[in-house]
Amino acid sequence: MATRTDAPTRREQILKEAARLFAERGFHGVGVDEIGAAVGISGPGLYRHFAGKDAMLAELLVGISEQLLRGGERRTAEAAGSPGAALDSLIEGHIDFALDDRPLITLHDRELDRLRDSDRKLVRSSQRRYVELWVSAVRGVYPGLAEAEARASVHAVFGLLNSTPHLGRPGALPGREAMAGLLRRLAHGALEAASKGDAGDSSGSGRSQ
Amino acid sequence: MATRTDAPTRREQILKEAARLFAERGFHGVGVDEIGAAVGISGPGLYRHFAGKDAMLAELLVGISEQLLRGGERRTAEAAGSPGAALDSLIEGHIDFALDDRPLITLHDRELDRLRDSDRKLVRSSQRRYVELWVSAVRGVYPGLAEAEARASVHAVFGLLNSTPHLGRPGALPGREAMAGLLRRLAHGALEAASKGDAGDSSGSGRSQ
DNA sequence: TCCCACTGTTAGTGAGCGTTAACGTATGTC
DNA sequence: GACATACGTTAACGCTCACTAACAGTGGGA
Repeated sequence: MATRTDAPTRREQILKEAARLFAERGFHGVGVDEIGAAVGISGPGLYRHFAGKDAMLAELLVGISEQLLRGGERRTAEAAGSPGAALDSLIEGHIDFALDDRPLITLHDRELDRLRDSDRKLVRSSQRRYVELWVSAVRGVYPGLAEAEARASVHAVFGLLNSTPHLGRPGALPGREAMAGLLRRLAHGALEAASKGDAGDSSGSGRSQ
Repeated sequence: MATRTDAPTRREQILKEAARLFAERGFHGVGVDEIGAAVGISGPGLYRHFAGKDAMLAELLVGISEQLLRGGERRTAEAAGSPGAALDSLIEGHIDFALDDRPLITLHDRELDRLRDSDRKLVRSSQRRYVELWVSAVRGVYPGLAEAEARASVHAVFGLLNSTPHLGRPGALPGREAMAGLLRRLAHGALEAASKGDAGDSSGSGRSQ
């Protein structure tokens, strides 16, 4: 992860602002003029850098999903042999992503179907492989968990970790480090609980009721 | 809960199909002609039943948020005096909602900003009160949890429970009752874990790392 | 100096789409 | 029978908006 010091190129500026705007008001809710205005040029000037509005979305979504997958692969490779460490690292990486790239998270599961078939297939493929990474890690730690339940649990934990964009003002919530710690506890607790009481007992899972 | 036996009115048919289409392709991604076709009439015939496309979305979102809030209020009232029972019942109700009304869930946090100011205020108000219901219940069961963390945890659990729409085909996942049980365990486990290790320890929360 | 690639501008075009207008028909009521 | 109401239809309007055309300034390399 080479930390870059050079100034962002125009393409990158555009992608960043487009991501923010798309996340705020949806793909169809944002006009090219607004995206242009956000980077100081106006409207059709964007077409010097991208083939069209669709191309920006495609590049964003493909980029996110591939980056997420590569990060996951790297982390599981580093933790090879220790399922616990792999799962911890996956959770850690996903928390970083959720806290640092809120707009991208939102886009990721909101505007996927706007893509051309080929791009959507690309994104879906990366997503699927990322999920499988998680499912393997989870089942490595909790071998008792059936595959379907592990997969559903992984999706649920994604929903849990990706919940930060829904917290309105970033004031009334814990600071970044506290938030990361809380999400870590929530995710571990959820998975731990999923692995218990797995024997078809679908009535009172917890305390009372 | 009066189970209705009479046929759904045309308005209700339209709302149901509109909800499904909006959830699938987004508010702007669906044309009025498609909505009309989905109920067997064509395009502008919808205007005999609704003032416009916006009005359909507004009625949907206001309806969902108010229904959710009323259900929560009823459940906490029924469980008055027992914080544990209240939280259990809230979780149960939200799971039912998530499993039975997937399209509405999706709409609920995706298309809110398309609404007129007055309607959006209505929805936001219901949402806020619903969250506060949960925060009170959570803090009743786990008094050690600070308010900001309880609120963040509640949002996270919403994300967890609302994750079912993201599961592609409804075939590769557990059946309805198994899924409900799994979500119950996940939610309880997450909140339980949030309440522990609350003393600013933001490093190793769980097992290894 | 000439050239050309790069990056931007404004004006215009064409398609999509929400909405309205004008009109037709069945049903129940006086 | 006359009439109002409810519920549809098709045709057309007008606005928004992505995209293109035509044009212009800037800067580096031969």
